[in-house]
Amino acid sequence: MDQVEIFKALSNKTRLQILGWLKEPAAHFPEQPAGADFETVGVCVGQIQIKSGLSQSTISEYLSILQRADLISSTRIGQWTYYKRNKEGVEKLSEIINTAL
Amino acid sequence: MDQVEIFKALSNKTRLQILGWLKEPAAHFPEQPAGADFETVGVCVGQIQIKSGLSQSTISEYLSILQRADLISSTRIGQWTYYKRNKEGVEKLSEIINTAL
DNA sequence: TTGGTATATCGGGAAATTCCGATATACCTT
DNA sequence: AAGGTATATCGGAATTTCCCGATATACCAA
Repeated sequence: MDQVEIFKALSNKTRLQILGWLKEPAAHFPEQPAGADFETVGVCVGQIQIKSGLSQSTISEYLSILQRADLISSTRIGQWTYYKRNKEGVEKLSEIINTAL
Repeated sequence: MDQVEIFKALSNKTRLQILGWLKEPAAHFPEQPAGADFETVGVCVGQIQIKSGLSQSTISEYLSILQRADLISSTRIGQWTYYKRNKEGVEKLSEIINTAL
């Protein structure tokens, strides 16, 4: 993953917020459908979209940008796609800052 | 300083490289004019411009973007402006990653 | 199979970014 | 004062990003 792409992914207010929300899902989202829980699968697209106030298509795209940057990961359960923070990806970013910058 | 602006500043290959170069100036640049040394004032615009391969105006603008994001600081000595890494700003970014994301 | 819900993808207008050359400003030297 | 060097600012063409509505796809339920 190109370092620049990681920073690009975070150079947008909404995408930065989403990653923040996904750090503490229970504090930012109601219960998830399909009995899914935050720890295992994360938060479904619809809840993130509602909270963001932007359109469904925009949020779907933003989530895939964050995923391409390895900052979040996704799981499909039935008709829902759940996204959650990717600990390893965020830690890798932290390392970049601490070693390269 | 807005968090998004910090990430925007780093969401460009050249600007990311510049900050990397300024972390270890002695490894990336020749001696500076006016007897200035890296530790105290940093590297002058011209040297950064040459190394980047981009135009003078572009690099001048990029440096001011990095400075607005508090990632570097500048000192004017005679006809030269020297830029250097701003430790505090980079540390603040590291904290943002570790606490908010 | 038909209809409903959740998400992804497509096409595009508006705004922002990239990067340039030209020009302005600041300072230094003679 | 005049000319030279270093940097900043301006104006703009090309590209990218932002964000939307429309549509496609996937799955589920009756």
